[in-house]
Amino acid sequence: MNTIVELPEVTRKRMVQLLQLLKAWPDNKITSVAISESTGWNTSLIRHDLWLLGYNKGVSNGYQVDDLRTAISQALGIENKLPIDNSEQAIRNCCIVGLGHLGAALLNDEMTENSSFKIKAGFDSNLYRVEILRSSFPLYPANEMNWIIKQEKIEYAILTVKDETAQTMAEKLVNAGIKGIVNMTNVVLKVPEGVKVENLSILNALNLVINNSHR
Amino acid sequence: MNTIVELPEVTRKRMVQLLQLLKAWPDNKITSVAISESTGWNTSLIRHDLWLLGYNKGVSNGYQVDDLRTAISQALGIENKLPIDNSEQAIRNCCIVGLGHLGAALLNDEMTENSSFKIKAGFDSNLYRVEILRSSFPLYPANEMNWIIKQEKIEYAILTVKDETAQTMAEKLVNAGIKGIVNMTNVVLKVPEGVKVENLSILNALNLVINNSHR
DNA sequence: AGGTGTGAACGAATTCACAGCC
DNA sequence: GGCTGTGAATTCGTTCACACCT
Repeated sequence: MNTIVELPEVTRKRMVQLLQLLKAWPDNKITSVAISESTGWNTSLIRHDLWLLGYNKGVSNGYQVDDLRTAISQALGIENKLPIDNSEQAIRNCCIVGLGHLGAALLNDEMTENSSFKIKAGFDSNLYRVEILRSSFPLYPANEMNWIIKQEKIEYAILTVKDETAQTMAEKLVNAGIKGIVNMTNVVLKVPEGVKVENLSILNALNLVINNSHR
Repeated sequence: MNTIVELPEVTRKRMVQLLQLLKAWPDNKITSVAISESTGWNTSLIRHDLWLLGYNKGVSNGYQVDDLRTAISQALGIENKLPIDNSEQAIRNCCIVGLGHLGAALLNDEMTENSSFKIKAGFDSNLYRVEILRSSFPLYPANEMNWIIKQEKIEYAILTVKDETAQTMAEKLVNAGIKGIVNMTNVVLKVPEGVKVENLSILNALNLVINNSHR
C-alpha cells in the first residue's frame, strides 16, 4: 500500500500526457506495453507511476481505459471530462495576458473545450487591441487586471506579453492572487513560492530540439 | 577536468534559460547567487552545470556575462547572437506546420530574430489559408511539404495542426528528414529515435500548473 | 503466456562541503 | 568575506526482478 503523498512532478507530467493518449485510444483496454510503445516510457515506469498514484485496478491483461482515465483525472485533480459528461465539477478560471500575435490566437474557447478550464478574460495594455479584437470572452485594458481577476475568481494565467514586460506583468498577476502561470515568453520568471510556472517558450523549445548527438 | 560527454537534458534546459537571463542582464558581472535569486536554482547546481559544460573562467567574484554567454552558446551549439554581431554562423532552418489560429500567429519573423533559427516555410492542407495569409516567408500546401523541406534544407518544425492530424503530420515530417519537432498539439507523438520532440501543449501546461499542494 | 503490483537495486541529478582564490 | 571549482554524499527517479493473477 502506498500513502497519499505528493506526486513527483515528473510523474504528474507523464500522467497528464497519458490522459491525452487515453482520450484518443481506440480500444477500451490498454496495457503498459501498449502505452510504452506510444510514449517510449519503460513499461515498469508506467506501472510504477500508476502505483504511486494509488491505482491498482489493473488486471492481468491490462487496464480499463475509462476507469484509468477517471482515476488519473481524480488523482491529479484535473477532471478531464468526456464531452458527454456534464457533471458538476470545479471550473478553473483563467485569463490571457497580452493580446499580440500569440495571445490573439487564443481568443476562442476551442482550446479549453472539454477541459475543466474556462477562459474568463483577456488583457492588454494597448486599448486599441482590446477594442478591435473579437473573442468569446471579454477583453479588458491591463490596468483593470487586478479587480477583474479577483471578481471573476481567476486563478491561472497564460502569459503572452512581450519579453520586456513579462516580469512586471507576472508580478501584477501574483499580486492579484494568481496561482499558476503558463509562461509563453522567453523570460525566466521570478515568482514567490507557491505560484507555479510552466515555461512554454517556443524559441527555447527550438533550442532544445537541436540534436547534437555525436554518433 | 571534465571529459566532453553528452550534457544531461536537465542541464541543457537550464542553460537555455540561463542564456535568456544573461541576454537581459543589466550588469556585466553575475554570480551564482544572483542567478539563483532569479531562477530559484540552488547555487551549487548552477556552478555544477557550468562545470559539466566545461566552463571554468569564473573568478572569485563572479562571471563575466558576455564571456559566459558565448561559452554557453557554443557548448550547446546554439549561437545565440547579439543584435550587433553578424558573424557567419550556422543558420538552422525551420518551418511551421498547420496555419490555424496558433500557426498563423507565428507568421512573422519576430520570434526568431537574433536567433540562429530562420523560418523558411509554412504549410497547411487548407489551400485557402495558404493563399490568403500574409507572412514574411512563403506558404505552401501541405502536400508539397516533402520536397520543400528537402530543397530548403529545413531541419526543424513547429507543429501547430489540430490534434487529429498531429501524428500523421509528424510522420510526414520525419519522412522528409526533419530532426526535431516543437509539438504544440496535445498529442503524445510517436517518433523514431533520433528525432527530438519538445512538447508545448498549452492545455497540458495548464493542467500542470494546477497547484494541489495540501498545506 | 502475458499481464500487473511492488519493493529492492541501480543510476541520475542535486546538494553538501570544503579547498583555493581574490 | 564572498566567491568559484570540484568531488563526495545524498536524494530522487527509473529499471529490474519476481510473486501473483487470469
